[in-house]
Amino acid sequence: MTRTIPDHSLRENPNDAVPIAPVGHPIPDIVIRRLPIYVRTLRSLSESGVDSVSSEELAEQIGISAAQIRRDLASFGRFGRQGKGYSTAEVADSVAEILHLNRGWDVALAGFGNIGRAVAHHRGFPPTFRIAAIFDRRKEGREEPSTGLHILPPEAISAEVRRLGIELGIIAVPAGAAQDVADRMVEGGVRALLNYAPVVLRVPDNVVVREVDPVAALRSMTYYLSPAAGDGPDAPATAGLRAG
Amino acid sequence: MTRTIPDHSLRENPNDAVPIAPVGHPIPDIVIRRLPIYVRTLRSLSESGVDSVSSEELAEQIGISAAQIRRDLASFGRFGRQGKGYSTAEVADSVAEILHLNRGWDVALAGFGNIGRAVAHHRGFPPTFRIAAIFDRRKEGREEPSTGLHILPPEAISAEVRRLGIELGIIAVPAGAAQDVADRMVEGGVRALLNYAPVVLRVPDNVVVREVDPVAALRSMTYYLSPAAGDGPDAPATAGLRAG
DNA sequence: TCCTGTGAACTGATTCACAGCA
DNA sequence: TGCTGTGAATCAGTTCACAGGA
Repeated sequence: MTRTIPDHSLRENPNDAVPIAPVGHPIPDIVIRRLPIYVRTLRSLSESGVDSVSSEELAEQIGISAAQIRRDLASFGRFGRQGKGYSTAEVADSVAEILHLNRGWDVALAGFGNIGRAVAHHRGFPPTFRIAAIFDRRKEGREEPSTGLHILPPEAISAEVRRLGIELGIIAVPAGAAQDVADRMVEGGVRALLNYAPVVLRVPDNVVVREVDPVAALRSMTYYLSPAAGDGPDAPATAGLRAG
Repeated sequence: MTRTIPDHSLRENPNDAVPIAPVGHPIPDIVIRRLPIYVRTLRSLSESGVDSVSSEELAEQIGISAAQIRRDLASFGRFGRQGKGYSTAEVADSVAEILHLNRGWDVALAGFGNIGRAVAHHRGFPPTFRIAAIFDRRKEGREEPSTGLHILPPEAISAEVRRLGIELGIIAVPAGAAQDVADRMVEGGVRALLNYAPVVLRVPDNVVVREVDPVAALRSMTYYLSPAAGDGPDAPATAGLRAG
């Protein structure tokens, strides 16, 4: 019944992660993942008083090629003005709308340890995202000070999430509890999960998952660093270096 | 002098992120990013008493195709035994060694707000990663309780990082301060950055950056959800839906 | 017989290069 | 003239399919 949809950006063709079969040809997930960067950058430019940018200037700023930016944006319509560029404010708004960011989103948070608390107090979530329910086995019954939310036990996830009509969940529980919590959220109607736990979640095809895994990120970067402490810079192992 | 190396998994060909030109043909960064998942999964299997797995079983568990796993591992040598599979413990160790995880890594942390504190107290970092220096403009002079580290001002980053020989940095400062902090770390010799700030950092070619951006992840997932609050499930916009 | 390692085929994303609009 | 939008070419990563070792 459940099939793995790993994301953690490991697949080259993350179209698997596209949960709903859309009409027409679907936009690849990799493009969708770039859209928030466009919104953020265009808004920032707009707020700095820059009204218009060329794909070239934007590329310079974001570190993506100009052609790719043009293609990404063009896949949703004609946003640019030839000879002129893109209107920062207008395109930011349009892309935000494509991402359904022109409405508020209630979010369910499971896990209120170090990570969960940092998430709950994160300044970057509002106004679009609002923690509307918190679950934690060990802190059950307590109250989250700033919001006054009562912390509920994991058993309550499914019903509470359904009651509130929540579609977005954040998993910040230990690895061993993550799959259970994910199942409960999905059962309650959640269709998108942000996963901080270091496990690959198995969810139905119509649920999207994104992994946030700083430890894995660190562990992959050390590949490019010195093999031994005190060593100077050194090239990493390649195909020429046989490990067997 | 500095060129943008965005990562945040936005590029299809993140070879740009490979900082050091290796001999032989280089392993694509996307493969490197999968290696920690192999290590984690194989270790977990090994600890559960499973001594051997086929690529098929591993694939089932990780949600990646068996062929891809075989190819990834084979690019570093012959790890498998034909007719038998892979030895969980042995391959976990070998891959960990390829990633240079068979040594400890000192890490510099910039920013001691919500995120920085959560990072400092994160259980998943040790024993491989150890926060060895903390910087924060506003908490300068204070002491981090659990480690006893004195919090230093950003101006001290470059010298302190160099003094300690630190190659890994974590940026958990507000967006506006991130680039300055990144520059100071790089100046001090840091060659890999984990960036929690919502900005694309500009770093020299020989520095790797990985982005951790939960807000961007949420903002991209809402694409697949209901356009308006209270709406039922709905297909996302496609090429057929012209936004212009 | 089982399962790895790997050429070859394929799929999908990025870049090139330019027609065409303002 | 400047810059978008987009076919065509290119490049990279994934999957197929199978030879061959244990």
